[in-house]
Amino acid sequence: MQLAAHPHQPDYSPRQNDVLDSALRLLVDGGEKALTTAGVARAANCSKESLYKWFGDRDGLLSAMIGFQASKVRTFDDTAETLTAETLQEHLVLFARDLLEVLAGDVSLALNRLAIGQASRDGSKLGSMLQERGRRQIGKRAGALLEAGRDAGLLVFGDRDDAYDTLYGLIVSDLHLRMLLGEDSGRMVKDFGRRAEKAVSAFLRLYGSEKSSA
Amino acid sequence: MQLAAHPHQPDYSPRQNDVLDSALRLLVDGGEKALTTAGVARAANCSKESLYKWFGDRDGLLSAMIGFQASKVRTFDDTAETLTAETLQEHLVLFARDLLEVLAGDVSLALNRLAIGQASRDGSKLGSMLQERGRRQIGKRAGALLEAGRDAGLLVFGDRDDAYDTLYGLIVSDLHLRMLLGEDSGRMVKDFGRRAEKAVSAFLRLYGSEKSSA
DNA sequence: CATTCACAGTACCGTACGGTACGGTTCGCC
DNA sequence: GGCGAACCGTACCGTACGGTACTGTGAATG
Repeated sequence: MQLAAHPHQPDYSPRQNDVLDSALRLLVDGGEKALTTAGVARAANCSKESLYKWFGDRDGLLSAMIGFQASKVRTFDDTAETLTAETLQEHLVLFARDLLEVLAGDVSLALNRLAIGQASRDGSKLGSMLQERGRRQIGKRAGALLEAGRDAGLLVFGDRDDAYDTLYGLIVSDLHLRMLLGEDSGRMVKDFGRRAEKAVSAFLRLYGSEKSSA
Repeated sequence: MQLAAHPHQPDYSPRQNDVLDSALRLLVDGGEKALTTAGVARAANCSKESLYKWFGDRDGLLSAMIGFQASKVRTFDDTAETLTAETLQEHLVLFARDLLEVLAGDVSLALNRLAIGQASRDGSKLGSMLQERGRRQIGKRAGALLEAGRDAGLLVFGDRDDAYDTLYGLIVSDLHLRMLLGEDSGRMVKDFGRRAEKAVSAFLRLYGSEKSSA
């Protein structure tokens, strides 16, 4: 696959990927406080010296973790299918559910917490990295879907980004933040389906053409 | 005013409030990392021993900071005015702008980052505190406004919380999270007005009665 | 077999932080 | 004036962490 990976994202050896995996697991069930260099080394059965050789310093390790995770989530599906009102709605609901499930994922929550914790420090770059590789990526899928809907005469909007912003807000609202703040996410996962349907329904009422409601 | 403060929120002496103020300022422009007990003591011209006597331990200090800040933002305006389509829209836009400006505030961002950073640890309570005193409080204002709109026949909705959730999502979308991740908030403050208007416009299209669009 | 390389394991160092203890000072009160 | 409470400033302690250096080991290479 490979597809000319982003130049700023160096690829790591399998061994190093294993280490990053261990570090992510450690972060997920221990929080940022548990993510010490010694802890990562112990969990991954490697030496601290190797960590520093491979990733430079702690921040380099964190960046590598984010890049690694993003590379695993790299989601794209080219739905070259011709859209009808029903299939558009189905695809939107599917997108909404996927989005909610990604946001509610253990690793996603842990990484977002990590990046937010580092956001106050200068530089840090972690926030923009998450932003770039996370939302931008999934936003492209939504953007393509929206434009396909417009091309099929099912959606009416001027600015694609505005429409996506609205869709995102209808789907997520402050759910993401509540989960980041520690609200039990397991309890609300069961409602994702209904939530996705309601959000898409509202979105279609706002941006659907009369043709789509026929 | 006083109005029987929450029993779990002890009131502090003026001196202690000053200390909390200094601590908040320190947190705002230094991030969580800068919020050390020694730093707070130095910034507030008090001794560490006093900090521990007053607030128990570091977590107690953090809780006190959140409670203190929430007590300052206690916003409620009883608009006992009779609503028309225009005044409802004005009030909603005003609410939206206020909400955006609160969320974009230095202190709000810093406290949310702090609570999110502590969310992975057990207990912690900071997240629920922020949630309770932050969103719940401002949500009551919105809820009252929505119900007043419904009573006036201008809004149509079944569940008030659902409607508020939609309104919140339309206003905020992922803006809050982006700011928490470090995206420059100053650049987008200027758009709050337009954003508020667009969100309220969409909300009224979804939940407004035909009477309100007349 | 000798050499080299990559790495684990561990000991170590400097520092920073949470929390405690203590001397000195101010202020109210009898 | 004498006394005690509150409190500041600072020194101190234990610990934990980021980062470095050193030793041992196994596997590849010649």
